Amino acid sequence: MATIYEVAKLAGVSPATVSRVFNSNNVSEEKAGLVRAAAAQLAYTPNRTARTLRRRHSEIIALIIPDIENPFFTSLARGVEDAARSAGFSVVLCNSDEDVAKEAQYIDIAVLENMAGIIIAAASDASDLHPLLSRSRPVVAVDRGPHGLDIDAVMVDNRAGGMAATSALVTHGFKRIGCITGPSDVETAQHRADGWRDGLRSAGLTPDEALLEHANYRVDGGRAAMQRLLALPEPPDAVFVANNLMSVGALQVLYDTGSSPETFGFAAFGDLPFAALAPAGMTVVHVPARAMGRTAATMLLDRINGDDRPPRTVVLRNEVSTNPENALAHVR
Amino acid sequence: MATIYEVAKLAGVSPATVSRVFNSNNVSEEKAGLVRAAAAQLAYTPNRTARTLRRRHSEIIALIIPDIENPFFTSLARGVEDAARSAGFSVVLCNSDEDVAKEAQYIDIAVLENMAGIIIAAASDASDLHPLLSRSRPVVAVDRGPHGLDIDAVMVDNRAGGMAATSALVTHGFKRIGCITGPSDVETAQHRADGWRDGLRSAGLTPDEALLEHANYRVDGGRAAMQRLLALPEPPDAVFVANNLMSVGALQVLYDTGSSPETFGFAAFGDLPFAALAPAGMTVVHVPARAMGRTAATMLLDRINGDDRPPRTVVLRNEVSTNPENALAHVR
DNA sequence: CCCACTTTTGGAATCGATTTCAGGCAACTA
DNA sequence: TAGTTGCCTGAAATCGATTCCAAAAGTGGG
Repeated sequence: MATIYEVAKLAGVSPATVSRVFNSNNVSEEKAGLVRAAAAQLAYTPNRTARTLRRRHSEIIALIIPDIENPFFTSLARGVEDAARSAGFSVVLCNSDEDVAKEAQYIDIAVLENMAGIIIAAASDASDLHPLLSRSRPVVAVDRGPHGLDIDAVMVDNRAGGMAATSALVTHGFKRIGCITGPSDVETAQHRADGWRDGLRSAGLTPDEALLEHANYRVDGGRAAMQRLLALPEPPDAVFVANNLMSVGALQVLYDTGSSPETFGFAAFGDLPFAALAPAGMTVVHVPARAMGRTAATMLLDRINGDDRPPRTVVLRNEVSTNPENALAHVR
Repeated sequence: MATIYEVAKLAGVSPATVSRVFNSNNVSEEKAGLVRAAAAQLAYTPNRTARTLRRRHSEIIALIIPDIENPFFTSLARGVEDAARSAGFSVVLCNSDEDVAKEAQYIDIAVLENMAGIIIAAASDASDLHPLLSRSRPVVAVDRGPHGLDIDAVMVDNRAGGMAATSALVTHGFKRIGCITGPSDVETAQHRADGWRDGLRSAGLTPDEALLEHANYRVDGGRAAMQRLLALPEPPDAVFVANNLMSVGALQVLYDTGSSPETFGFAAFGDLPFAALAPAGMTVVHVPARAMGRTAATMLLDRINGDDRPPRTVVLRNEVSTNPENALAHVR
């Protein structure tokens, strides 16, 4: 690896001039040409570590997500990558595994490695972002909000989505609608359940809290919760499931009992993984994961470039659709 | 952020001694105590960038995978993380998207950022690892082999797995067995197809190359290939699908036609995402993704710590199982 | 033609650690 | 007791860029 000194020597200029050629542009075209030729000849690339040490921040963005195995978050990651890469930044992905301690470690790493900024879908309400803020690293919260911290955020309207999904079930004639939502210390879980309550009330129904299950946002959690619901003395006739993976689990249970979304109302928040699996009769609140990632990255890059307007929260719209009843059911 | 100089001053020693306390241990217990106290008081953490600049490598491992949305690779990533974290290394995940150019960029970044080592599942036979080797960065190939390069590798026996899966179909009485494999420039795809041929031949059948489809290792590829197979004048009565995502697509098509793995033989290489979805009658070659990741990371860490034995290739065993015909089919 | 001003340029300091080198000191051998 | 050995320690060099500062060169106005 050639260094800036070797380039400088070959070009007959000082290292300072070489640096300026690659950064600011206060260099005469003549010397710049010499430098570029020398750099090309030596296949010079600036040492990023040295640059980071001096500049005090790298060209890397950390993206901390709670579950790498959830396709929602991997789509989101792709969105972040799209925007970051086209701005010359790289993205490193950190999987906090819904574990606040592991998350805290990754936050530390992001700070210690002088990463340019952090996009985070917080593991829980208890997530501690202060190490970032106290060192004034740019942060954008995504999917899950900034619990009272005054930082940028990109969200969907979880409450409205939950309500729309529930209303769709009401429209289809279901009366006793249950809800499987996420962990009670996760904001999106709370809001989606609120949306469920809204949807029922706006139809003149009373939410029955006995039909509300909290689970872990994963397939097994969805299975267990669905089993509990169906085992009730008076089971529901429909269910709103608050995320994609739990929907997969709940669907499995539903099929096990010989039922299907055509007879037992089923609405899901979030696209099912491998979308074509979504069965007939099922209502889905589509979440624009990739767009969320792109938006968050764009906001973060603005901050990195010195944008110091007051923090904003961007709420992206989510669309609701119901698969036609008479379509060929792929999962049949 | 406190620096090593501030700690040194507070402890009344030289910066060199502070450094030694945290690295080698040739320091008297007396001074070490002073240093540790001072460090604790100032909440000192070494600046990783400075350390990397001097040491010429960081404590970060790059993991480059071709498809972040494939649960196989995310499991593998978790395995890598398990091993790396317990050795004090962090893992950054890079998604090459099966694109050799994007992969090359990530390889460059890994080098430029002085990452400690790289674990890579190569995008294709054409992947170029020379930038790594020429700078003698430790590299471990995982899942997809080192195409003639003399480096460590962690693999499964793709050919044996393909053969076992095909043989299972033969055992179940299927005669005209097709194969959907991956891109023709991807090694695993070639070997799994070879296994299919082996399985047929060992049963006295002749592989019919017209029943061999190449697709892109993703859901849509599996759908398309399965459709082509079923549209043949003489379609197969069973199929061996060479990866998990294509299996999902192929299954969708199968169900669309009103068939199922109980009547149309179906064997898959790799566990289906959300395992409980695997339907009755289906044969699965289980791939130990997480163990592969752990193994690869362990080998890489050995290399980083100076292990210079000749490169090894570790082949992990994969198990084959067939879901009982009479089980409750979850996907029904 | 001279002075003030801007644009280029190079020297040297800086970022924050690690590591080499050599000196000081204590312990051990003969 | 003198000489050898080995352990601790600190001063200073080093990793490879960026950037401050001041000097040099160029520009334009009067």
